[in-house]
Amino acid sequence: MTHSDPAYITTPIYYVNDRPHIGHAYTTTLCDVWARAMRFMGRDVFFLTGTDEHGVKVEKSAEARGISPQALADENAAEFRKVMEMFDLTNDDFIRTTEPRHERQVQALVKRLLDTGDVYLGEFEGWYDEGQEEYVTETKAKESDFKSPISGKPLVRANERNYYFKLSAYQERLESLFEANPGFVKPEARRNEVLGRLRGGLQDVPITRTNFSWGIPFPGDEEHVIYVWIDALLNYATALELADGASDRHRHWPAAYHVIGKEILWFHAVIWPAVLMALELPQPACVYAHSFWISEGQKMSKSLGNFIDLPTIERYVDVYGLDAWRWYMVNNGPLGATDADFQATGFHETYTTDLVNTVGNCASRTTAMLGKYFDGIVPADTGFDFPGWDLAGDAGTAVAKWRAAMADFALDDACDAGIGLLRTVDAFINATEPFKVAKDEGRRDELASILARCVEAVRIASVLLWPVIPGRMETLWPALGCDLDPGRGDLEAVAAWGDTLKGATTRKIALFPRVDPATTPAADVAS
RNA sequence: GCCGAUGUAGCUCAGUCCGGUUAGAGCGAGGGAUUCAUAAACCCUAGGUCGGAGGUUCGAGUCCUCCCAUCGGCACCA
Repeated sequence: MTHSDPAYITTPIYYVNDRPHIGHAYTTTLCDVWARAMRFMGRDVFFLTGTDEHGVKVEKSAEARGISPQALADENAAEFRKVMEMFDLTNDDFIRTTEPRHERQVQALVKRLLDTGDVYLGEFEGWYDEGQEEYVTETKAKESDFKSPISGKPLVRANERNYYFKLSAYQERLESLFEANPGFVKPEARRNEVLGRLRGGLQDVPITRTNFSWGIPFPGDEEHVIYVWIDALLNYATALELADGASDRHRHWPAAYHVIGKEILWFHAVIWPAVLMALELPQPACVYAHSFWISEGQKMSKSLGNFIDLPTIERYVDVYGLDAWRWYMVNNGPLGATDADFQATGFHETYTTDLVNTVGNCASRTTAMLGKYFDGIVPADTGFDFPGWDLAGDAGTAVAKWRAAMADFALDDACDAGIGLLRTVDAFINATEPFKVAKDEGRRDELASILARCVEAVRIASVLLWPVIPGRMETLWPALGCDLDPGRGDLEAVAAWGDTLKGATTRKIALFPRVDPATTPAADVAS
């Protein structure tokens, strides 16, 4: 409707050599929640995700399987696309680094860096593991006593000519950037980490390799391929066709949020801004680095077999529903600076406490009473006064809190705002006891006021909860007798308190079925 | 090794910056009362060496020192 204020949000592009797992689903889900919220608020959202498909690992994996790297990439990129469908993610584009649109622009942008002198040909020297065909860092070389950790053979001193990015030239400008924008890296603990390392000084970084060929050729020197990280980072720009002349997509630049996992913070918080400075492009507003999921108290690893992979996730979705999965991701996930533990029992508890006992129950008792006492027709609010209670004010406060939380990417706080309003409704019902008031024909005005306000508060809460649990909220709306469409981008108006539902026909609804613990993935874990 | 965090009730955490009556919340668990609701919401119940030791102070989860444990970062790693 008011589509004006652009909002660009990105996930990292996922490396196709990995299998999709909870980490990928998590990052993408966070972005989806935010994207939905912003669209509902009328912002002009562009939500990007995709796959990173180059690099020596992909080349080797493909070789091992006797297929081409592109075939391997195609196969695994399809797996990642499946994630998008499974979770009903609303990304506006899915970029792959092997697509011509990306390769063409990366070459153009790298050429630009070469022209400005930010990229130069230099010599790299370091410890080389001949068996593994890769360089190891000075630190790692020392750790392994200058021997290959695989073969045990001594590492050799080797060098190769590479193109370097002049990162060292951007030290001061990066420091200024961080100073001028305290929210550039979130959460704050991550920002401090980056600042600490930044103080240690910056060295130029190689951006090409010659020891493998599965990558984008360096413009004008095709023996070199562009190393994966710069290839990958530039996806944020190439998806918006920034190096491709005029395009409608340019309006979305720069990103409001680059949402990433903490392992790739350095690239996004330091190298990426420096590259953008070199390209004279505006900086993103925020790099948000979340932490990791661990599983039942243990780090996820292949040897433990505790990876929460797609089949595992599918079992949760089958039992609890997609909205429950999203709710758990957002509310119990590692949004902050510490890792979060995925626990089957915790999942069940969160589902029962928040969704069944609060969201579901509040909607249920409200619609049930409307059905029983008003034949399902929402009465007019007669303006009865309940000292100490102000649901309209509470709703306004909840909406304000929600907006602030969303702006801050505090998605869990946004959920709190929504569910908190429902808790207030519950408390209001307990205090005013409409089920007792209903027994007295002389108190119809009071009863009408209570229920009219309850259902209005439920409606507003449902709007706030929609980005996280869209499926169930879209089921609730018809039961409240309203027809909301987040696509209209008019959250402001929709979330305003009023007599919107007066005269609407409601019906009793049970949103989240109680789940028998014996039939859940938790039961499997216990056995 | 270096830098930085964290360690409080069964679980997840708040409180520690600006030290002061009987250390808090949510969830779980136990009990009670009730029925509008999906045996839901509501009320009561947790007596936990606030990681350990020492110190400063009239008084310390709250400040200082040391120790222990766990975790994160340490640049080419997606």
